[in-house]
Amino acid sequence: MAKLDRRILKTQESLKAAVIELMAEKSFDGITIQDIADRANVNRGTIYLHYQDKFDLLDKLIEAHLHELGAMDEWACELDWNDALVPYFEYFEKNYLFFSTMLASTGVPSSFRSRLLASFMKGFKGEIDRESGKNTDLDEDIILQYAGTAYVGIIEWWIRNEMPYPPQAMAKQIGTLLERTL
Amino acid sequence: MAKLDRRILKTQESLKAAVIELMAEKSFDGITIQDIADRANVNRGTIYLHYQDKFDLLDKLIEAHLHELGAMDEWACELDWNDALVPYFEYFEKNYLFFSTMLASTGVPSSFRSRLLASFMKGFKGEIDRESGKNTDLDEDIILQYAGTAYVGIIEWWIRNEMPYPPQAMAKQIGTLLERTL
DNA sequence: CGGATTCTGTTGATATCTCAACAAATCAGC
DNA sequence: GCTGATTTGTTGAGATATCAACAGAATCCG
Repeated sequence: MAKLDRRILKTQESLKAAVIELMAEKSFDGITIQDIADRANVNRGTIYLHYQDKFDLLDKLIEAHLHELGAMDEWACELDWNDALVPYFEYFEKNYLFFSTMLASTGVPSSFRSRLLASFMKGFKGEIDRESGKNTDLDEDIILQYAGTAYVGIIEWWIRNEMPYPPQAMAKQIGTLLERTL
Repeated sequence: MAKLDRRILKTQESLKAAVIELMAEKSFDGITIQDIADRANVNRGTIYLHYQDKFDLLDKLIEAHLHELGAMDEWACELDWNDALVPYFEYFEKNYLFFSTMLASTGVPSSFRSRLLASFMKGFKGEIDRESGKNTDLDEDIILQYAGTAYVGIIEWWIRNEMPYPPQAMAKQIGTLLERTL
């Protein structure tokens, strides 16, 4: 990671936060570059120093979160199933507004849901039980699709219902269920 | 007011917020320039583009609040006593952390309390009743000191006790009491 | 006390951001 | 369709912030 100038990080952070906030308020179509600049307290021209347009900004925002989740995969795959998911649910909780917006908002181009699903399935790939023999009759495709949609679905439910259980409780139970599945 | 560059405003805002936060955590003596820079997410050198040192920063911070309160004086003195104080208590509430820190923190140079008192007394000066005759036997010094310390005292109490009444309720009651006094 | 460490204030070169202005593109209503 | 208004993307000059480095104070600790 090339160390980035502090100003770059700050502007990009403000811009990303601004987009999320605005998307929670109105449709993505209705959001103008000037809106984003105002909310982020940044000159309109500055946006073009970092992004092509608002679609690029949204795309990079999503990409960053998926990348972050991907990084957690490598770090967490060594843990027990009981603890492995805790950081994920904490991450979802911390970025509540982002996930709730992306999973709910209208006018979001490039379905976030499917990208999230693909990311999870990729992460599960290395976790399928090959030793006990319980999966000998099952195709990898099917297991991954099953677990992936279940995981995305449960996250969607958790976020939409305003996180009725704490991250730890979710992590533990989903950990149990995923372990059975994979 | 010369229109200031957006970057200046942002930097100064971060720095002021950083100082307040840090003072809520430890003594002013123990706070280093680097601490402030880190908390504000600003390069250490940048601080010196705006302030002499941390004392200057604290001083300007206090000055800005007193100036803001002073500006409200002129704007509010035309209102009825019932409504006149509402903006003040809303301001105290909004800047809760600042006032609570300044009134409580140790190691604060240049007593904030006395500057606040002086500011209030100045504001009361034009509000003393000269017509009804109820104050003919009273010296101005005494009235101002009495009302000023009462006002500062009640604010201190309100802030220290985590604002047990809403700003409107405070404004109304203190308005009544001040009107009797002045 | 003396050495080591941290903190301070300043510098110069550079990167980034701001601002105002512009023309082209898009949109809204008639 | 046309007209006016808004939005977009770009430009250039200037302002501000960054970063790394420095030397001198202040502070800590054995």
